Amino acid sequence: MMNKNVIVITGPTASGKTDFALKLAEYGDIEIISADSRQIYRYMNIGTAKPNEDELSRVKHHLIDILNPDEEFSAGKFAEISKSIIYDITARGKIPVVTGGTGFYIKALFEGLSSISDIENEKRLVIRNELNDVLINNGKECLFEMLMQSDSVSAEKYSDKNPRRVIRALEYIKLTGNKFSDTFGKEGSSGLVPQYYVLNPAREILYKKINQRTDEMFDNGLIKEVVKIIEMGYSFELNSLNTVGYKECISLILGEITLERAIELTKQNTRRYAKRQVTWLNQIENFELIEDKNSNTFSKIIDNYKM
RNA sequence: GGUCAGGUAGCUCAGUUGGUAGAGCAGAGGACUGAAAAUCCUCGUGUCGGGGGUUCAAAUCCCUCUCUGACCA
Repeated sequence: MMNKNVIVITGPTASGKTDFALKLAEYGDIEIISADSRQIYRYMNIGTAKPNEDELSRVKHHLIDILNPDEEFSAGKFAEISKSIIYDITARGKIPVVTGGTGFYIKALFEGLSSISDIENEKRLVIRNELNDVLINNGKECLFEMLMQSDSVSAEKYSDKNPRRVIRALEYIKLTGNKFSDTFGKEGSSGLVPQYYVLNPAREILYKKINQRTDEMFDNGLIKEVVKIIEMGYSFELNSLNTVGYKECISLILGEITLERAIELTKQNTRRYAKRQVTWLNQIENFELIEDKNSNTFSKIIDNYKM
């Protein structure tokens, strides 16, 4: 019988997930699956706090540097790909460790998303653009009205009128002709059992670390990195570049804000991001909070996996 | 020393003819079913610079003190 356990290390940005996972590798034969929506992109290294080359070579990492900044990705793809990687790792007798702070990806992997037929990509983008136009011209109320009329059950669920989610539902309805709400409750289980380990430092300490790390990123050439990506021909409007640290540098490059302001904004937006990540932790049912990082902690995690 | 302009939420400021105060930003909390580092929702009591006076009632009018800025000496 194959082991279905998966070690998951999560927590807010700058909480020390990467270091923790690398340290864990000293106690067991692990491979890391990155659950990070930005580290999947090539060229985005400094601003995403991606592990460096040395760290990447020390332990086998998956789902880092797999896409160019103009390529689309999704939680669904993450769930699909990471699942098969995990089964493969396990089959080879190694220990899979999911590490990252993208809560939605982790949820999609273990709890599954509603199984829906594949949607044609091009057509979908056309519809999404149309709906985004509606949003710009008529506002989110209008989008919500549209959803209300075609699928009131979904509308009920999206009562905050979040345009992203309303658009997603409308997209599905337009493409398939079915109600989006019909897919609810049809999640496909991964069959994997997550063992959650959460790093969640005291807010004060975390914020201090964030501020410090942001200064380091700018010192280490974050602006240059962004300039380089733009010079490669990638539009600064890409979703991948709508990322903390990158968007602020783009504003700086466009002359909209000063360097000082860019740094300050990056710190502020990182703090807000960290807070949102902490909120994600609320919905993890069972997890162990990591407070001590001694050898006992690590060997216990490995032992738990093997049980 | 004199004149003027100011002193209201952590910050920038609103506050109509007197009826004990409200926006933006910051901050906090939350949501999340294929864009998620995204996107969205909720939350505003503070000696209205201090003291005194007028008034049923003062952030608002009067007096005084104090601080800041500009200008004049």
